[in-house]
Amino acid sequence: MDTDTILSGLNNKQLEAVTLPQQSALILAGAGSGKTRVLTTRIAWLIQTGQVSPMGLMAVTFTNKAAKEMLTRLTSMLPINTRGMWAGTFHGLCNRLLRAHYREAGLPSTFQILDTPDQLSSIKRLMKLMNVDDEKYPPKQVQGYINSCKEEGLRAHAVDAYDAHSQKLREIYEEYDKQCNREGVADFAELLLRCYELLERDAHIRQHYQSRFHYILVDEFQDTNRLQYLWLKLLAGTSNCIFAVGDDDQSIYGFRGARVGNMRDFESDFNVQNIVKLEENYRSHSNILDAANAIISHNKHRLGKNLWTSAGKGEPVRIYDAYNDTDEAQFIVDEVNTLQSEGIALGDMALLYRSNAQSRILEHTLFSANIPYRVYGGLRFFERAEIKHALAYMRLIANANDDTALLRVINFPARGIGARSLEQLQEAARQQNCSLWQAATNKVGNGTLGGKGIDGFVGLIREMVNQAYGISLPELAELATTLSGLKTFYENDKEGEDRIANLEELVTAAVAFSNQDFGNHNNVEEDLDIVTQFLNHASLEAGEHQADVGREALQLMTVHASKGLEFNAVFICGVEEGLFPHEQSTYENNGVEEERRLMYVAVTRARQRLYLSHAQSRMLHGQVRYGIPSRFLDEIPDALLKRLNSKPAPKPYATGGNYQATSSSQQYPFKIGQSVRHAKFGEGVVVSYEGNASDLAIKINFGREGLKTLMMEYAKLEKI
DNA sequence: CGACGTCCCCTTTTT
DNA sequence: GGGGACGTCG
Repeated sequence: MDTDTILSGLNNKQLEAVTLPQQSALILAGAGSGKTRVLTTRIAWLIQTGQVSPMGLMAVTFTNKAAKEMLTRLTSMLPINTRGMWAGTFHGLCNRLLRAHYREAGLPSTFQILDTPDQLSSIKRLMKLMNVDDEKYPPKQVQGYINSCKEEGLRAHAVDAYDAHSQKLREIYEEYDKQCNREGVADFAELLLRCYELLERDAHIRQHYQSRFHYILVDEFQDTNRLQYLWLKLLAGTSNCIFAVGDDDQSIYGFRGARVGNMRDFESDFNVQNIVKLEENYRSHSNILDAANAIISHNKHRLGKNLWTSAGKGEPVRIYDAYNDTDEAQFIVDEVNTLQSEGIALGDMALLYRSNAQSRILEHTLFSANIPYRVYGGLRFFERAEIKHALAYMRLIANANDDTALLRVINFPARGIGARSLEQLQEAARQQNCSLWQAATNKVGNGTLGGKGIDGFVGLIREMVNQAYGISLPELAELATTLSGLKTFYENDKEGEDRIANLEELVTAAVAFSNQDFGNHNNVEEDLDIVTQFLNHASLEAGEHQADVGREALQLMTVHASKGLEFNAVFICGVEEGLFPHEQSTYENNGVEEERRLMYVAVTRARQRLYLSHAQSRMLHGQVRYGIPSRFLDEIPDALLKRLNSKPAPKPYATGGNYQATSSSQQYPFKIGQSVRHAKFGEGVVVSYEGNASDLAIKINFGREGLKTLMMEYAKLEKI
């Protein structure tokens, strides 16, 4: 394509962004405003006009999917080979850089990547070794602590710790890093931090990359954390420019360290002259867009932006007030059927929810109604237990000192190595300050301690290493699944059919991986064996969420998972106080603002039809909970709405469940679940009673006012 | 040593 | 309601 063709069809703002001069810029790109298009066209334009070569720029995204999408679009515009280009995720690029300079980074050439569950088990193992009370220090929290420290760019020695508790945490962090180094593994955050430290420490390497990447383009900038920002800043140096695309209103990852504040910092740190706002939306009808704008306008901390569209008003936003969660699900089923008969494809409809726990009842109802659906966000291919087992064998063949891998499979399939033998092994390793594998092999030599099973395991791994010599990657995968006994184990398991199929799929994946022209992961600087590459690929790119793609099916996912997608019709369910906004969020700083952005993301997924539903009661954690409609619903102007059941027929509160059946509700003034009004707290729902008749207290969920316990005598409640 | 039962806790998620 | 962790029994 020539330059004109590349730029054709862009609106003025998009064009302005794409053709900005060589200086750092911030593009505020609203939902559906053509963000990805601008980013890719910018790259194409820079290359086409000869301002930069494909090798002289770096493009960073958060997900592999986004990276792939970008490259696909790029190749459709320019006849260039994208292989070898530095385009990928933060983690992928850091990994690549670390592989190229593993010595300078202080890593073994075959270093493995620890994924989240692996990291957790590594931490648990360490804490046991250190004799840390896991009641006082829940491993999950320790993991969170370590990761957030790393994401702030802080090593253990640099972390503040004032009291005994935080000092202990810091100590665990320090020991954990030592353990990782000993085992030659790096967790996700470590890839970034290690890379950052390398660039900071080694002027030679830093200058090499600084003089190479004159243009750095960053997608979803609002999701960057502190460390990622520092990393970008380091690479940019004093003369390179960063083209940052993002939307502060769609920042929904604060809980994992994303700092929207990076956008403001970027503005001043990089002396940004141009903030281009892309506000024309090409996705939704205006009723939907106006609803989204109205909601988000309630947030205080915004850079400011208002989406508009030249599409018509379209349908009103529909609100359904369900009696309970089953009713809500049934309503959706009915509506989906109607929409389908009106010609909307099932695959073009999405069912969004705030938390995964909500999906069960929806799935159940859809299943009963024979509506095909697909749930996103379950276990992914490389995260499945059987696959991780097989990979662990492969990892051991590559590097037997990988304790995490060893522990995963030393007794799986069971070979008679119990807790006692394991304890002895770990003790031996601790004493000799060596890996478990080394301890195990030493033990085989001197015949100490009852290690019959361990001997067998050592023999097995050695045999595998023997047979692995000189074979191809698929053959190695095959070896890891058969010789290990995994396949036999699952063959004898009555529910092992799927697992066997997955193991076979792993071999297929290995074939596909070795056939690809290994471009994506390597370049001249790297000379990695394909096994390491494959294992990397498995950790960094865990694979598609679900297998049966292509089948026409209703799309189910959390609101988080829906970011970046769009559908003709969208159902957002569970729009209740406590659920959306989530209860937990109201305790956090600016938590509700993030929830509101989440709602904004959800609403802007819809092109033509939008449904918001809430239920008066639902099962949550095995208990019936009562909720009132979300405050976000009140934030949408009535003119945009159509209430499908303006006053829901008050159904008998005892149907379906047996709750309250035993308590003598007779003596209570209001039924559980009754909506009431209080002079000060406003509208609420009766949750329960406490105390006895003479001294009765009533517990009411007032939504945004929270849960209140009031003395019946003084409460002055009014039925609604 | 391993299978089975019981208790506890519970957002959101990518790499 | 359901998964993970732990404890007991065979």
